[in-house]
Amino acid sequence: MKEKYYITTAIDYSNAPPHLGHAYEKITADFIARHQRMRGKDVFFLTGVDEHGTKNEKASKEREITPKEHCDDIANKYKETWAKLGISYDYFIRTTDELHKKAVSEIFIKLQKNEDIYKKKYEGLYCSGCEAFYLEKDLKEGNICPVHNRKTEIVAEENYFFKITKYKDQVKKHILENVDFIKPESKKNEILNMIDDFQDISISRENVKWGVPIPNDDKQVMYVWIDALNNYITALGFFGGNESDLKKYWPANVQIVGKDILKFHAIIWPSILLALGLELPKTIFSHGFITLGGSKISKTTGNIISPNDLIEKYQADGLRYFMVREINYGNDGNFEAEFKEDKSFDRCQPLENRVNSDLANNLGNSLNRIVASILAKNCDGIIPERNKDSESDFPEFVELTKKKIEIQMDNFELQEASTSIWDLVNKLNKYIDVEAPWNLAKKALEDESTKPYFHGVLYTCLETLRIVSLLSYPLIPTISSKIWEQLGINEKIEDQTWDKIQWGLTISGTQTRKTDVVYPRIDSKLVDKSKKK
RNA sequence: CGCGGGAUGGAGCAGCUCGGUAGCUCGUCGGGCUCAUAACCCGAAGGCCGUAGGUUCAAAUCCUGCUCCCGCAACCA
Repeated sequence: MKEKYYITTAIDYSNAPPHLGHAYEKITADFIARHQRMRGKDVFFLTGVDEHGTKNEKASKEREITPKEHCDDIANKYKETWAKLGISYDYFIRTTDELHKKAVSEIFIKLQKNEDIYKKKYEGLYCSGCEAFYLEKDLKEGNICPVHNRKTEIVAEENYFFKITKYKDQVKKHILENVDFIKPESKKNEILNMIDDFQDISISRENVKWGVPIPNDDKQVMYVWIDALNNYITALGFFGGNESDLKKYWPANVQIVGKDILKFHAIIWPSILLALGLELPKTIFSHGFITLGGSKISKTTGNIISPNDLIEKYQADGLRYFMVREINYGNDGNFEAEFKEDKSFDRCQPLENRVNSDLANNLGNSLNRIVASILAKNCDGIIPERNKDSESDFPEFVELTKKKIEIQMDNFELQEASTSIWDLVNKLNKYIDVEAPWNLAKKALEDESTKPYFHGVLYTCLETLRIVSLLSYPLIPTISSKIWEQLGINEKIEDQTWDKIQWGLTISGTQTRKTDVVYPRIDSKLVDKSKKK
């Protein structure tokens, strides 16, 4: 039986269409998911949207449509963008799904029976914009909400509370005993630091209509903790009738979250799981934020680039590659973009540099040198015989690279893994230069006995390209499949498995195909150079 | 004393856990190659690793103070 691999992303709050930060998280998760699938694992990749709460209620009012219509619209926008990006999720959960709503009601009842939930009345300064209570010290003078700049009201609510204090010591112990539970490790201390001060949390709201009603109490709806966090198990059918997926996939191998919501996932979420008698996820990975021109991407301040603009200009693979290769996974990453006069997106210089250099030049061009040029001119595009004398140390290096990437991916070192792939690409370019097949070709014409060596060099190049395309497929699926096509391999690349990364599987006699370049250079650099001249 | 992250050649970053010639990508300059997408290969210049101290035979790496930037502070990834 296949080993299972369950990976989740956070579900995004759907008051606005996806921005670059959302895309970043999905790209990295997709890279991991595709990689693990290739490794032969039975992967379940979950993503989705969080749809309840006042902000969506408000957003729908502004648009003069119902909350349901608003949510449907936004959910579709997310799905569209993920489709463009090639996010290979297995299931897209919406918290408005009937199955999910039913399941969280059951979860609530179960927790209640377990005496993990109690009702408590309290009074405080409430900002309806934030949908949250504030302490006086956190407000501006005159009890003004710092986020919405308006006066908070004194509100007394009787809410349901979840007894997090009952579980937090156990969670703390788990964190201390399981080194892989919170990653990167630097975040672990941060969580341990705040866990002692954690109080029971309010899990319901009065005066909010757009939400899952509290069972047997129509006056209140569930707050995000019970509603949204549980998506990771309701998506697997927890309390959904058929729990076979839950048995199969839970606990999650990794849950990818943004650094801002790590504490909810590292403290509240495990507490809920413990209360429900479920195992805790193996790893919660906290990624950094994408900043734009040095400051935070924000829906409210409008400091946003749509991933769609970037995809249009640089293709999904360009964006995918840049974000993984340029940003150290777990740290923040900055994005410098230039805008046109009408404020629409113009270009992103660092991204252009990176994709031109790595995708178009190093990878795309090396393919072109071999397949479209030397092979076409000298062998009618047919892959020649392998020759061990011309292989240098490629077989060993490939094996080493493969092993290295496995380890890096298992440790979520995505940037390092992408670098490892390009080490092989660079090695290939060097090899082409040293062997100079264009000279070998001439020599072979004069001296027939040198032909096997020449052919062996070409074979080495082609075999390396085949392996590079497999290694890089999880990161840049479109480009990889184009390489695959040019290499004349008839099988689909998406069906390929990790064990095909083994030296010598390229079949001599295969007819290669000249097609369009796999990743065209972005023209700006070209223009710049011509200007200089 | 609210919590945390960051400060490394022109730009963007890695290295810091387990101290010991400062590394990568882009850019710049010089050379090579000429099969290729003005691509590819080689070499060079450029850094007192924010600042002031401390520990040490030895610190970008450990400790302390300071300065500047940036997030978070019960749901904006």
